[in-house]
Amino acid sequence: MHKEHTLTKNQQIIFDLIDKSSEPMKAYSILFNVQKKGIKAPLQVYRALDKLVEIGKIHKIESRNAFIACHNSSCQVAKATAFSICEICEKVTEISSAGLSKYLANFKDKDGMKYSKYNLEFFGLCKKCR
Amino acid sequence: MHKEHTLTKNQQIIFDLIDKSSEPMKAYSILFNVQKKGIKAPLQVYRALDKLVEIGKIHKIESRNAFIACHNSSCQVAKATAFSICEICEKVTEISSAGLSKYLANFKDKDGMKYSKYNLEFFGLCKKCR
DNA sequence: TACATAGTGTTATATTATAACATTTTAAAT
DNA sequence: ATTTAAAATGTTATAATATAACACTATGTA
Ligand SMILES: [Zn+2]
Ligand SMILES: [Zn+2]
Ligand SMILES: [Zn+2]
Ligand SMILES: [Zn+2]
Repeated sequence: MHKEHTLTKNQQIIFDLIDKSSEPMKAYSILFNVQKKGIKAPLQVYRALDKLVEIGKIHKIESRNAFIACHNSSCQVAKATAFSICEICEKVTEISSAGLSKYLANFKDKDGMKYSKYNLEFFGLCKKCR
Repeated sequence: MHKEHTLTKNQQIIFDLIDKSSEPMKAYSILFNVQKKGIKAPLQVYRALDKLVEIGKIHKIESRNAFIACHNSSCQVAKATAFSICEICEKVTEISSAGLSKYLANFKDKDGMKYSKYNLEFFGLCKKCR
C-alpha cells in the first residue's frame, strides 16, 4: 500500500502525465510535454521523478531509462518491482504476483543473505506481437 | 555453457580489461583505460561491449550502466541474469542459483506467458558493509 | 574471384543526468 | 504570529552515456 503523500505542483503535473500515458515515458519526453505548464528545465523533471520513485508512485524501467506509474497497490514503495517488456512493441507491464514477490523476498544467496529490494525485468513478446 | 567465439582484437582488449577488474566498469572508464592500446573513440568501445554482451561474455548492470564479466558457466548467453548489488560499496556479484533460474524460467504471468529472458538485480548490503 | 558479413576508424551529434547556487514554499515548533 | 528547518523550486552550465552516418578493411565462403 502506498503511503499517502501530497504531491507538490511539479510532482503532480509530472505524475499525471506519466499516469495517463499508455507507455513508459522518458525524461526528456516528459520535459517536452510539460513545458507549456511552466516546467522548463531537465532538473525540474528529474527532481520530481526522483521523488515520485522514492515514494513509489512511479517506477523506473532501468533497461529503458523510462518511467511508468505504479498500478500495483501491494508494491512496497519502490523497493520490489517486476515488469514484463515486449521486445518488439516495447509494451511494459508491471507484474503483480504474490508468488513471485514472496519467492524473491525470501530468496537467499550463497551466503544466506536476503534482499528485500530488487528489480526484475522479463523480456519476451506480448500477446499482440506473438 | 558459452559458445566459443574468437574475439576480435578490440573485443579481446576490452574483455580482458573488464575480466581483470574487480568491479563493474563503465564505458568511458573502459575507453580511458584502452586508449593506450589504440582504441580512441566511444563507438569502438560500445561496439565491442554490444558484441560481448550478445555472446554472453559480459553482462550489463542496467541500474548502474556498467559492465561485468560473466563467471557463471551456466549462464544462457546473456539471456537470464541475476546480480546482487551492495548499495554502499557498489560491489556486484553475479548470482548463480539453479533454484532461482529455474523458478524464473518457469514463471508464468497472468496470461500464462513464460519469459526465457530476464534480468534481476537485488539490492542490499554486502558482508563488509553490514 | 566474387560476394556477403562483420569489424574498424573517424567525426559529429543525440540522449540521459547531475553540479552548483540563489530563492521560495511548506509545515512544524516555540 | 514568529522562528526555523526541511523540502521544493528556478536557473545556468556541464557531465556522463550512447548512437548516427559514412568510408574503409578484414574474414570467411561459394
Ligand atoms: Zn508498483
Ligand atoms: Zn508487443
Ligand atoms: Zn553470467
Ligand atoms: Zn558493500
